Amino acid sequence: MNDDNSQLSGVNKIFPPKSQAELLTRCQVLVGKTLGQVAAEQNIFVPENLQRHKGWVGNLLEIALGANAGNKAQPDFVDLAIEMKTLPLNAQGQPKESTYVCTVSMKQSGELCWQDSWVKHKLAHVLWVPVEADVTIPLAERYIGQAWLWKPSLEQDAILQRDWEDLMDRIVLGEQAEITAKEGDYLQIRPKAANGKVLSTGVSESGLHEKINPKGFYLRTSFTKQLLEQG
DNA sequence: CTATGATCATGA
DNA sequence: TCATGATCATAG
Repeated sequence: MNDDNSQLSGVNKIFPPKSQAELLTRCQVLVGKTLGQVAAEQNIFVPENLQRHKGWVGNLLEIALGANAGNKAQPDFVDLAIEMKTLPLNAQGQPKESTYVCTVSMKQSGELCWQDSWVKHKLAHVLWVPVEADVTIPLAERYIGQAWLWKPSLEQDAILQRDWEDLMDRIVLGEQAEITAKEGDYLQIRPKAANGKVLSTGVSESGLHEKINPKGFYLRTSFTKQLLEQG
């Protein structure tokens, strides 16, 4: 997505994995490699830093693993119904940032329920790929860790559902503009836009449309830290 | 603008 | 110090 990588690589990768096992095998090959090595294999240019290339790592790994994604509103591995997410690690080997899940629905939510929600579907089956993200390590020298597949446990799903329902209730009440990132145990809602001037259509309590800053669902780092310890 | 991929940067 | 709020790039 970022950068002008006009060349496609020769190695494997353009092909999506045919099975879960094949996907994990590809992940295994990446373990212990640096981003620079993988980028070289794909003939992808490594930027100096991520300041203006925030999605670079995720994009690189999608290519390396053969995600048949593009920019579709689909799981990264469509046939396997698996979503890939990188997990940036700090110098202590713990998650450094929260994880973006999806945009908060800007529609009159009506009777949308958890089982049918975007968040539920996105998190149904996730391939987490830990990657060093300490800013003192040059981007090309950061190592890729052991990826693992995750499905929410009953307990995790219950808490995610509760968070989601609490937040959605407020959105239905027309309070989306008032929601802050402090709410939610596992899920939180934060701004998600190119900048603060971007506005989208929200709905107020009376059903009136109003322009608000777009927001998105994120998984707190405290939650992904648990996943890392369990995975 | 909304979707994809996230990290940056500042206030508390 | 670190979470919240803000921001960056690209495709359709």
